[in-house]
This record gives sequence, C-alpha cells and structure tokens, in this order.
Amino acid sequence: MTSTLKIGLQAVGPLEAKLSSFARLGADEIALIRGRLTGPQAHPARTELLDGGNDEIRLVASGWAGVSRVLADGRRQILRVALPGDFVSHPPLIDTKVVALTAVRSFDAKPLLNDLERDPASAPGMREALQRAQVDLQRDLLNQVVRLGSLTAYERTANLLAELLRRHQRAGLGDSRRMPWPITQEILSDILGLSIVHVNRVLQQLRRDKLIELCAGVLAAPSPDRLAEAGMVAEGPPPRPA
Amino acid sequence: MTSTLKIGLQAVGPLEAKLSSFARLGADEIALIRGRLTGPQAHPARTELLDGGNDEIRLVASGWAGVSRVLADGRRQILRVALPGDFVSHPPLIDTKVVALTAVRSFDAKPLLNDLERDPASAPGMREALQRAQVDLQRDLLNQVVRLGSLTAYERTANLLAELLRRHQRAGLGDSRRMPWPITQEILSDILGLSIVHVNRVLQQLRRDKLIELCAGVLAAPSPDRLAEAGMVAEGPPPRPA
DNA sequence: CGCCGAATTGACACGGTTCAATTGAGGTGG
DNA sequence: CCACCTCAATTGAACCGTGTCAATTCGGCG
Repeated sequence: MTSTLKIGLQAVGPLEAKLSSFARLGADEIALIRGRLTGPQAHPARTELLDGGNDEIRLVASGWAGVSRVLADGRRQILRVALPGDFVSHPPLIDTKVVALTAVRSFDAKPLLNDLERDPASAPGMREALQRAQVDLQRDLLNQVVRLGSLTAYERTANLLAELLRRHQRAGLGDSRRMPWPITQEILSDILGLSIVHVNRVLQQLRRDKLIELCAGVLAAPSPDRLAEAGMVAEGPPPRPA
Repeated sequence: MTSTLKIGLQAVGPLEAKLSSFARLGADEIALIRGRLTGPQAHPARTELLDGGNDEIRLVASGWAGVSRVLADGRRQILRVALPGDFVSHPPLIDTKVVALTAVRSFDAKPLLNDLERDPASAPGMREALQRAQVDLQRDLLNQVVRLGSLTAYERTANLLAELLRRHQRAGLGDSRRMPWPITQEILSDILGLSIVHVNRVLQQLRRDKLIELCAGVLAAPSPDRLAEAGMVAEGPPPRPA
C-alpha cells in the first residue's frame, strides 16, 4: 500500500459519507470514487488551492478551505467555507481565490467528474447525490446572504456554527454536537463580516448562554437545536437517508 | 396576430438581447425562443410568481421580481433581483419565495429549456449563452455576499446600482447611463440589508455627489464608472459581443 | 526563559437603526 | 373641483450595535 493510496483511503471518508447522505451508493460507485481521485496535494495554511487551470476542480480531503475576495483596501470577505468532502473550483467573481484556511490536503476531482459526465448511467446514485450536493451548496450560499443581510452579530454567529455542525455531521466528522474547530477568530470575522474584536465578544456571549463550548480545538454545542434557533436557522427536512 | 403573440414578441427582447451578449445566436435559435415561450401570465405587485410545481421555471418578461426570504419575526431579505430576461425558479432555501416587486409579466420557460436539454446540438449558441448566463448569475450572487458582508451602506448602494445598470444594458433596456427605477426605497432596503430611513439618506448623498439622478421613474448615472468605483465593483472583462 | 501569534479586555467613536412626525404625490369619492 | 385618504419619501433626534484603537494576557514552541 503506497503512501498515496493511504491518503486516498482516508480522503474518501467525508465525500463518501456526504454523498451517501444524499443517495444510496453502490459498492461499485464507492470504488469509483477511490479509484478516480488522483493528484493528491498538501497546501499550507494561507496558500491558494488552485493554480492557473480555469476548469480545475479539487476535492478537499482534510482541513478547511475558503473562497475569499479581497477588496482594494484590504478588506476580506470569505464567501464560503469548504470542508472535507467539498469540491472547490475557480469562482467566477474577480479577485476571488480559494485559499487554505488551515493546512489542507486535496485531490484532483476532474477525472472522477469527467467519467460521470461521459457515462452518467454507469453511476446513477453518484449522479443523484452530486446533484443534491449541488443544491445543498446553493442553499448554503443563499443562506449566507440572509446571514449577512438580515441577522445580528449574535444570530449570525449562531447560524454559521449551526450550519457547520450540520455539514460536519453529514460528512461523518464529529457527531451532531461536536466538530473540529481549527480556525482563528480573525478568519471567523472574515466569514461573518464582523470585526475580530466583536467576534470575540459574541463567542463569549454564546458560551455564557451555554450554546457552545470551545476548547482544545473542538467546538461543542450542548443543544444544537437551541443553537439553530438562536441563529434563526430555517431547517428543511433532513435528506433522504441512504 | 393574437394578443398573446403580441406579448410574446415584446417579451423575447430582453432575453434575446441578454443571450446575444453572451454568444452569437442564429436566426433559427431566436425563432426557437419565440416559438417555445408559452403560458404568459400577469402578476400584480406583491404576489408570488410560482405556484406549487417544484420544477417550475419562468422567464420574467417585464417588471422586477425578487427572491426573498422572510424570517419568523418579519425581517425580509431579498436575495436576488430578477429583471426582464432573467429566469426564476423555486429557491432551495426554506421560507424563500419569488415575488413580484413591481407588476410582472412572465412566461413558462420549461418547454424551451426541455427542448434544449433533449437536443443540445440543435441550438449550440443558445446552449453556450445559457451557460454563460448561469455563470453570470452565480457571479452576481457571490457579489451580493461581498456587498452585504464587506461594504458600507454607501458603497453597497452604489455597487448594487452599478450592477443593475450593467444588467439592464445587457438586456437592451436603457443605455449604460439610464435605467427604469420602478421600486420603492423599502424594497431597496430589503435588498441591501439596511433600514429604509438609511437608504433614503444614502440615496440623497449619492445624488449630492452627482453619482446618480433620480426622477420620473428613471435612474440616471452621469458617470457609470465613478458609480462603479464608489461601489468597489470588481469588473471582469466584458462578455464577448455577438 | 523568551518569543510570537491568538485571544481578551477597556474606552471611545461612529455608522446605522429606531421612533416619531412631516411633507409630498397620486387616486377616489363627494 | 375640492376634500380626503393612502402610501412613499423625507427629516430630526435619540439610541445602540458594532468598529476602532490600544493595551494586556494567554498559550504554545523554540
């Protein structure tokens, strides 16, 4: 077993879990995922994930990535967070890059997706799952607009944390109450469109309100429901289990 | 010539102009647009554009529509504005509806899109144009996140107005300096995530700064470039002309 | 031990909201 | 033709959420 293969086996976990939550996958389809992921790469924090290729698509295998736009005067907005199991590609918005928020490992997802496009019928479960994942992505993006446009700092933060918890759970990372918490408050402030100082105070308030606990790189929510409620989360029905 | 056909001929204007700005369309393809638009409908302001059908897709022919989410306590965020020539469908986010911001006329776009899906090769120009329009839509959505997350009220407003000017121009409605302005400041405040009172003050400031003029339902920008600059607009290269 | 980035805290400034009242512009009925 | 109603736009004043600046503490890590 080569080192690459070892990495590959770890890597499929989150993607496999995520897709399985959207549609039932056959053993052959899971094998397809494992066999078609190539070009493993390690990205130190703060580096870009994509090079020039305009149609590049990579799968985040571990760590958190962010789609971020930097304005002329230095303000930075992170448009979306990509967790393990998520795909990233060049955003159509100018001055917008995909950067590693933590250390990240990724794979080239082009071969896998090309195969599917060429012969959709060969992996019907995958195809449906990817479609649903795409819809989910769009939903989270719309929700990010609501977060930034209509929620207070406190609600905004709770809303984001609830979303990240759900996504981690779906990717098989952590349970519904706990997830890794690898990012700084500065990064969080760039996601939420708040100042770093205010993020700090909001997090403290959330802790005082017993909505979250934060220690040793792990974020725990004693009651995910109360957290979601505080964040005005609009919950749809859970996806069809596999 | 029936009344419906008359409406149809007016309706293809914006869509035809928009798509033509993305790819060269053959005469047969334009005829396809005209022939395949059915189910014309008139929507009074403040009503929903879509009924139950989950896969419904409609083309806005005149007026402005908005994708809006209403929170439990009544706060409303308009996620995106749909102008003539834009398609609308059920958003994946819960509690989110497509509503008429002004009086709107629309068509059922399903037959047209179904034809294209069934036989993509029959209208290659259309296919490419629709793809580019889709990318453009995604870009505007990402930009809405930046607007709400990182820009001040003044910048936010300038940025939105610049975007609406560009989109109107692309749809062949008004030139690069002028566009119809059919919405109230309350609606604008729901797009920008600001209070109605503050929107009023920002608009006055923009007028004092000679960035916009507003009268008789028409918005004029003496210098679109300065407006875009004030809005921190990240301009990409213009689309390939037809 | 000493360094450095991240987290935390306090004081203050400011952008934006809220409340409340006024003005202006159609639209309708007497 | 005027009176009246309603909704949108406008204005003023007070309030408050959030940003800014600056200093301090904390926690790894060499």
